[in-house]
This record gives sequence, C-alpha cells and structure tokens, in this order.
Amino acid sequence: MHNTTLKIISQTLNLSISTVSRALKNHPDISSKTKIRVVELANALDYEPNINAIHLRTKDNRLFGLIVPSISNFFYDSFISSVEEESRKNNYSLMILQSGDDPLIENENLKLCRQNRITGLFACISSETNTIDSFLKFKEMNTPVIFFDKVPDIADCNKVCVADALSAGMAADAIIIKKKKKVLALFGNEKLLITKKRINAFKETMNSKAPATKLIIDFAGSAIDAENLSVQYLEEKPDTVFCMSDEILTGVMRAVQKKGLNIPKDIAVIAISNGFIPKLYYPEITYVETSGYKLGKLAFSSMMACLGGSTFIQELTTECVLVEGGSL
Amino acid sequence: MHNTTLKIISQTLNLSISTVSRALKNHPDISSKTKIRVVELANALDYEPNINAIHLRTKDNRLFGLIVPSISNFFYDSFISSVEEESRKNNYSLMILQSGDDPLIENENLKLCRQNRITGLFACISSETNTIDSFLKFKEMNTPVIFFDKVPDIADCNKVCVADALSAGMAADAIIIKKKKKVLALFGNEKLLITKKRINAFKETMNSKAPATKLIIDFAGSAIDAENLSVQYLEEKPDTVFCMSDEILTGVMRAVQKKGLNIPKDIAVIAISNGFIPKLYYPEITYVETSGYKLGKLAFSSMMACLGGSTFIQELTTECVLVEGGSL
DNA sequence: AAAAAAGGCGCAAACGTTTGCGAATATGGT
DNA sequence: ACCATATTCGCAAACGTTTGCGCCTTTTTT
Repeated sequence: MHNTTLKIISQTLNLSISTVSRALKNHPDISSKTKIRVVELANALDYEPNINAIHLRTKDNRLFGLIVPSISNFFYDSFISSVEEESRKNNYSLMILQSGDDPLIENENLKLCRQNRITGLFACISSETNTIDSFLKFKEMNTPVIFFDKVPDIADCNKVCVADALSAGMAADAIIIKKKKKVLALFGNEKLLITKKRINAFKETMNSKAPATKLIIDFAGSAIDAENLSVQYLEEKPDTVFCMSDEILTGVMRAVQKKGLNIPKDIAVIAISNGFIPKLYYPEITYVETSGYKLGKLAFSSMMACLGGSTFIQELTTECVLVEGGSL
Repeated sequence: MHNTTLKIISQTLNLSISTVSRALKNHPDISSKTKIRVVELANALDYEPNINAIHLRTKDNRLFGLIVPSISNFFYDSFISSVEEESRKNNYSLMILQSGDDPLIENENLKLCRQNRITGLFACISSETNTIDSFLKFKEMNTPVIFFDKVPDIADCNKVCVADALSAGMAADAIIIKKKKKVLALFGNEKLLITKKRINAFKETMNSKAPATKLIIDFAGSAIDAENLSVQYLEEKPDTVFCMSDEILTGVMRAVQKKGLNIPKDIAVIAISNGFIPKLYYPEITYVETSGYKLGKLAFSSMMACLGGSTFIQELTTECVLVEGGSL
C-alpha cells in the first residue's frame, strides 16, 4: 500500500509536519541540514504528495477539461495530442471527454468538469447543440472557455479555428492558377458554421477571379455520401474536384479509384486537410493544411493568456499553407 | 465564483453539515421533509460536491490512468475512445497520457499517475522500454495494471491483446486458400513481442499448410520504410503482399500506386488492420480485423475484474474476423 | 404507564496538505 | 555583556467532505 505522508516523515524524523512540507519545497526558512534529511527519507519512502489534499487546500486544481465529439477522428486526435503535450509540460492534467455529438452527454461532461473544478475548458460543441448556456456557466465562475473548431455563432467568447475562409480561398486560388474549367466542389454538413464559411469563401474567390469556371456544388453528410455523389457527378466530366475536408476526400478518392481515373491526368484533386489522408495516395493529394496540432498549440496559448489575466475576448485562426502533392 | 458547499447550505437551513451531507445522498436517517428542503436549496445554488474533498476523505479517486505512445494513431484512438466511454459510464475519470515512445516521459507519466492515486492503469509500453520496474510499483500498492497491445514479455501481469498469433494465422490461411505462390510479408519493429508472435504464426501456418509457397520477409520501422522496401521487393514480382499493421499497409499501398499496379489483378493485398485504412481504397483491402474498440472494452472489463477482487492473472485476446474486401 | 425501539439529527474526528504567525535559538554588532 | 536581528522551526487553522457514535424525541410494544 502506498501511504507515505508528510506526517509519517515528520514523525520518524522528529520534526513538525510544516517543517517537512517546507523542506520539500526548498523553503528558505529551513536549514540545509534538515532539508537533506527530509529529502533523503522522502525518496527512500517513495513519497508522492497527495494531489487531492493539495488541490483542496490551494483551490488550484491544475486541471483542464477537453470536450470533443469523438477522440477517434483524424483531426481531433492530433488536436488532443497537442493539448495533452502542452498541458503536461505546464504541469496541468487533462481530462478528455467525448460527447458523441449528443447534447445530453455533452451536458453530463460539463457537469463532470464543474465537479472537478477544472481551471479551464477546451470545447468543441456538438453539431446538435443549439444552446450554449451550460458553457456560459463557466464564465460566471471565471473559468476560461476556449472554443475550438466547431465554435458557437456568437460574439463574446474565445475561439480558435483553422482559417476556414482563408483555406477555402487558397484552394480556389490554386485551382484558378492551373486554369481549370469545370470544378466539382463537395462540402460537409450544410448547417455548420465552418461549412458556411468555406463555401462562401470558395464561391467568392472563384466568381471574382475566374467567373468563367463552371462550378458543381453539393453537400455530403458522410464519406459514403461523398462517394456516391462523386460517382454521380463524375459523369459530368469535371476536370477538378475540391474536397472541403478529409472525410469528403476519402469518399471522393474511393469514387475516383472505382472509376479507374488517373490523377492528375484524368482528374485533379485538391482538399482541405489535416495532412494524414493525402499522404496515403500516390501521387499525394495537394491540400491546404489545417493542422490540428497547430490549432492545439494556439488553443493552449490562448488559454494561458486568459489565465494570465487577459480579459480580451479574441477569435484566433491558425495560418494555413498549401502543400503541393502531385494531384493538381 | 463557484463556492456552494455543504457548510453554506447547512447554515442557511439551520442544519448540521452532516445532515445536509446525508440528505443529499438519500440516507435513511433523514426525514423526507428535510431531504426535500436540502435538495431544493442545493439545486437552486448549483451545488456541486468538491471531488477533491471526497477523494481525500474516501481515499477512492475513481480515476484511471492510460498511457499510450501517441493518441494520434488510428489504432489507439479507437482504443482510448472505447475506454473513455466505459469509464464515464462507470463514473470513473480518465487521465490520458502519451509517452511519445520515450521511456523518460513514460516515467514522468507514471509519476503523475502515482501522485494522482489512480485506481488503475491501462498501459501500452513504449517500444524503447526495457525495464518495467516502475510499472510493478503499482502492483505493490495494489493498483491493478492492465497492459494492452504492446505488453511486456513476462508472465505475471494482466494483458489484453488483439489475437496476435491467430490473426496472422488467419491471414496466412486466406492467402493459402487463394493458392498464392509468392508472398511478400512485411512486419513492424522486430523487437516487439507483437511482431514476434505474428511472424511466428504466419511462418508456421505457411510452412505447415503450404510449404511450397515462396516467402519474402522483412521488417519496416515506419510507413516510409515499408514504402521503400515494397518498391524494392515488388521487382521480384510477388503475387501477394501481407502487411502486419495499418502503418505497413499505408506504405505498401503507396508503393503499389506508385508502380501503377492493379489490385487484385497484378497483385493481391491483405493486412491486419483496425478497419479504417482498408476502406480508403477501391477495391477495399481484405483484412483481418483487430479492433481497438473491442480491445478497449476487453481491457476495461479486465480492469473491473481486478477491482472486483480477482487476483487471477490473465492474458486475454479479442476474437478476430476476416473482412473480405476485393484485394485478394 | 413504563420500558423498549425507532426515527431524526448533531458532534467531532479524520483525510493530507499549506501557510500565517509566533516562539525559540543562534548570530551579529557595539 | 547586552541588545538587535537572523535563522530555524512548530502551532493551529483551514480546505470540503464522510461517517461512527451518541443524544434527544417520538412511536411502538408489553
């Protein structure tokens, strides 16, 4: 059983608990002789401070909550990976929870976060959530909330996003440079803010800089959807297909392979992606990178800014870059 | 600020702290009248019990630790997802940590787990770890450790694995049925137990049931490695390639696409996989499924068995199934 | 009607820390 | 030798719970 406590150390050393406590934190009040004695015994006994007692006493839990629709997702997992890394480096623990896109579970998770007195929350709202009141409770208690990726459509909250509009515009630019004439553009869930932003930017760029280009636009709710739609639209012989996300890309690629089309000879492909999926194919798919990893770093620094006292509400976006594969 | 405590409730209701505490847990000693009063006020004040105080008092932290080389991995993320789900359902919190395959970080993580007095640990050891002493410390303190996926090569510890030997054997059987004559088999890190098991089972099955089949066997440390090796070995015109893992598969597929080979006409492909990657291609890759999700469920139930008092050391494996794509 | 049982509640200790304050001892300056 | 100042340490309260025990009222039993 693991039960070395300050009390035990103090008793065997004939010291008071407070002296031991101070000795272990290198407090100037304590002589170096006793410090050595204490530290040595502590090591010998495998002493580990009881986190619960510390948190109870100090009221600082050094714990972040992170809520995400699903951990098992090629964007979120890299985001989480990034936040976990930073948290550990900064001596914070991280409680990761998944909502399954279910507002009920989401609320349970928020409750868990409140019970655990988290010092800050990273939240990606589920696509079914239509009220964010429970999130606002945290603001009342002065716990910062950093929304990421899927953020609420209201003003006064901290958000970090990949550059939604910019990335779609960059993809459009890349298409225009290659002088493509007929583009199939597939987007995700029509209701999501991220979709709206991307489709608007994409359309606007195309219309303003290359108005002659023909556009076929549709929305797919899943990879399967994207595959079926692609099979259908490829009959119309577009010379390029643009995919708003990795999920769409996987569907499109299956359709392309199914039809036996050669990339980039028969058809060009470009996507907005985290970077993992495009590298699975040969030639690699050209994509505008929206890195979950970078987003995680950004979210974390935003969190630290809030904890540092900044009351400045801000909406940050990661920069994004075009990664050339051979598909365009 | 969030600071409703039992004390506050008790004072405004002219009750003792203990009565309030008991009322909230529906203790039979308390009259239903006061129970109602207490519960109503608690709700009105948004009372949430302080987890730290509870844990300090009860010495039961209801917290699991989970250590994995990387969260951002198509096998582990589903494993984690599964464990998180079960933990939440059973009112446990989960602390997820990644080692980055670095024994030093691994040790830091273990320390964090000890400090947090976790009630149990799910551990996947890094491939660089050569001593598991720090893991054994947990056993001394009666905290169960369930090793998963990459498990130590010693006897007296609890392990859950995908059916390493069986899955490789099944893949071999599938190849034999198709009467393949020359098989390129690529495996992962040679030092890992999982690799040893798979290669032994694969070889044995092939040798005993189809001794005439030519085997080209090699090891790849990464997807890039696998790609390069494949490009090289494909010159020898194997009719089939077997991939020990998803990582290997992605490398092989890039090589196949690079060479412009048609699946399954020019070459057949079969893998051991989680199921995600094989579905990205057309035709889908035939694979023996080793589900991270199922493994997570298994690990969790094994953990619960340990906590339930079972001292029975066991090594469990998930069943596995052949999923036919069109690649063989 | 007296004794026994049951119901409803409070006291106080304990979990393992941190920390303000005061007390004892040692050190320095003149 | 004396006072002032450092140095080193201990006391005790506090963080928010849980829980064994005992006390005072009621109700039930005989």
